[in-house]
Parts: sequence; structure tokens; C-alpha cells
Amino acid sequence: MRISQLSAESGVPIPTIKYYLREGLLPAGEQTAATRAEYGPSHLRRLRLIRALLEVGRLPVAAIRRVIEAVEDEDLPVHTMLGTAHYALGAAPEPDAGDDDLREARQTVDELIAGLGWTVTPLAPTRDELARALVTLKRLGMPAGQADLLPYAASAMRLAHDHEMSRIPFDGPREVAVETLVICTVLYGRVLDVFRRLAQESESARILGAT
Amino acid sequence: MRISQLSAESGVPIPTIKYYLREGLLPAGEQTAATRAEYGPSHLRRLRLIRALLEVGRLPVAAIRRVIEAVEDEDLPVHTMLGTAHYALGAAPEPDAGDDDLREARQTVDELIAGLGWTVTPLAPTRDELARALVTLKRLGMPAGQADLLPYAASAMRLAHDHEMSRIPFDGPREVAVETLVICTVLYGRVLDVFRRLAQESESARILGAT
DNA sequence: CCTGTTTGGATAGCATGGCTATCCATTAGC
DNA sequence: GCTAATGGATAGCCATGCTATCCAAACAGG
Repeated sequence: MRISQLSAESGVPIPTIKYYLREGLLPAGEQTAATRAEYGPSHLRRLRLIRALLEVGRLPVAAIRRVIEAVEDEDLPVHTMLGTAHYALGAAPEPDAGDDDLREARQTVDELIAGLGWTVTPLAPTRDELARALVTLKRLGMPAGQADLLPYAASAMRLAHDHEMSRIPFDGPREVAVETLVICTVLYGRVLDVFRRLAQESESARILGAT
Repeated sequence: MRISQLSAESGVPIPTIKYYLREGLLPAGEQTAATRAEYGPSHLRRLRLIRALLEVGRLPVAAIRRVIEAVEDEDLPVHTMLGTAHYALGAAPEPDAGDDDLREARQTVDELIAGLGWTVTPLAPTRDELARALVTLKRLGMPAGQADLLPYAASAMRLAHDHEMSRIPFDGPREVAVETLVICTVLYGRVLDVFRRLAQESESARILGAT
């Protein structure tokens, strides 16, 4: 498959495909001559993944590249690879360390995770991400206590355990495992977000008796 | 309070505050003279809300403006105001109508919402947002059926009903109601998202027996 | 074999979004 | 009265995600 076919089948313009190649999101095709390269179905698949993460997941290109680099680093054990890919999905960690509120929130998060019995490395940037959200809630005058957070943690664990991690093919090729994880995380994340807004609208209609 | 104090207390630089004023995110202060305006605690509050939506919620400025316009349009009944604000939180609706997959997904969404007995206007852009996510999942080779979606809908409704809409002060001033709704939706949305990733990491560690 | 089209690769440019910098007349406050 | 701050306006900056233009090599049809 040449670049024009790749473009036609994916709906992504050729210059954009070239951009993704430059940015390392898409591996180079197999060079058959100086001005000829062959692309396969894996490229088409990758291209669709990129577009999904960009458009539905709203991930920046740099984050997608980090995900892809984790896949392509063959030395990483699978759990580490999934972790690396996973962390790339989060917000970029801001290095504003000297903040008492943040430290306190971080401790709340650590205690919460320990209390839940979850196995999460203490280094996970996700912990700080949650801490930052808690600080923001507090500053907006809606501090979140354990009682507020636990239902969210419980729902998250139920979904992750019953419907997400159980469908990851850990025994297959590594790139399929990451791809599935990333799709589950990002796309079902969006699905959940939209359902939540739909549920809120429905509740609002019920409470306010509107049409 | 003058602009310099507003800046000092909020941590937002003065030129940025002026930018928000220009963009209509922040109402003008009370003019006390040609080159003097007085800002109150409501401005500080609004400023914190803007930053939260921008930084934690990653909403574009245009979306924030739509939320704020809904609040300030006194003619809107409360449910409509909440709806308008709510829709601004979603992705901008893309007008690519001629797509069979999308129409089919949209119908799936409509049936799903009807089946759940939720009260959501047929015009809600949220429906299309969900439909688009379903199309993307299908194109990535992971089509989502009713069985895949229902747990997400159930979790969303449980959270919305038990922990979100019940805390909205519908009887208070309208801007407080919207503000609370927006904060609940956006910030707890982020909290839920992060919890889900933490839960996934924990499950991955459990399954793969990693540290 | 010749000619027009396509390809890969490189470089530069563009549009949008979210600020940031500069200027200037006015005026509070000493 | 003098100085520094203020409000208002205009223009510029930077990052991101593309898009446009070139160019030499090479394939394909005649």
C-alpha cells in the first residue's frame, strides 16, 4: 500500500500522514526504492488509533508519541510498558512543588489509595494529578472529603475490574495489549464522561420538572 | 479591590485579567472614575472558576464564555440555563452529517437512553457526542454493544443521582447553581477519570504480579 | 525510450488559542 | 504638584497541529 492509498482509506490527508511520520507517531513504511515505500495494514491501524486519541481523547501529539515509544521499547516488561503508556494519558506534571495545600492533598490521596488496598507505585504521576484536582476543589469552596471521593473510587474500580482490565489480551503481542488499554482508557473514559452529563441532565429535568 | 489586588490574590497576572475582561469571562468592575474600577469578591470567585475550568477542565475559553453567557441571561429558566451551560462543557459538535455509521450509532444512543428511561431532550448535542465515540470504537475494531455500555450508564447515573445533582442548590441564586453544576461536572469528572486510571494500574499490577 | 505523474523527503508557512508587552491619558494619593 | 498605578486599546508572541511548496527520483503508459 502506498501513501496515497493509506490516505484514501484512512481519510487523513497525505501531508498530515507525512507530519505523523516526521513526528514519530507512525513508523516509516518499508522502503522499496529511493522514492517508494510500502505501508501495511498495521499502518492503517496505527493511523486510526492516532486519530482516535487526537479527536476523541484530545491527547496532544507529544503524549501520543510517548505512548508509542513505550510500545516500541522492547526492553520494558509489560506492566512497565502499560504504566508508561498510561502515564502519558494523564496531564503533564507541573513542577510547582512548594505548595502546602498540594502536599496535604497528596497525603490525602496516598492514604486513600492505601485504605482502598490498591497497588499503585508511590511514584505514579496520577497521584499528583488527583491531588491537584482536590486542591482546586478546595480553593473553589467545595472541599472533597473521603465520603465524597469513595463513591468515585468504587465506581472506577468496578468498571476497571469488571469491564476494562479483564478484556486486555495480556498474552497476545505487546502492542495489542497497549492499544487495547489505551482505547479502553481514553474512549470509554469519554463514554463515561458523556453518560455522566446525560445522567445529570436527566436528573435536572426530573428535579425541575422540565420537559 | 483594585486590579492589582485581584491579581495578587488570585495569582493571575494583570494582563491576563484584562484579557478575560475583554473576552467577557469576567464582568467589568464598578467604574469609580475614568481610570479606576472596583472589583469585589465575586470577581475573585469568578477568576478562580475560570482558572479551574481552563487548567483542570481543559475547557477552551470560548466554552467558558458560553457557560457564563447562560448564567447572565436572566430570561432563561433554570433548567434551560443549566442545559446551556452543560452543553458548553461538551465537545464542539462537528457538522459531518452524511455518515451512515454515525446515524446508526445515534439511533443506538437514542434507544439506549429511552431504554434507561432517562429524560434527555432529543436535541441534546451530548447524544451526538456519545454516538461519535461509539463510531470511533467500532472503527478501532472494538464495537461497544449494550452489554458494554450499560455498566457505564449505571455508574454514571448512580454518581449523578447520589452525589452530584443532590448537592446543587436549586433554591439559591442562579449563578451559584450553575457554578456548582459546572464544578461538579468538570472537577469530579477529572477525579473520576484519574481514579479510573489508578484502578487500572492497580488491576494491572495485580494481574501481572508486578510491584 | 520518453514523458507525465506520483512518491518520499525536506523546509517553510499558516491558523488558532491563550496569553503578554507596550503605549497612553488619567488620576489617586502623598 | 508629582509620581506611580490604573484602565483601555492595540499589537505581538509562542505553542500546536497541520498545510503548502519544492525537488529529485522513479514508475507507468504509450
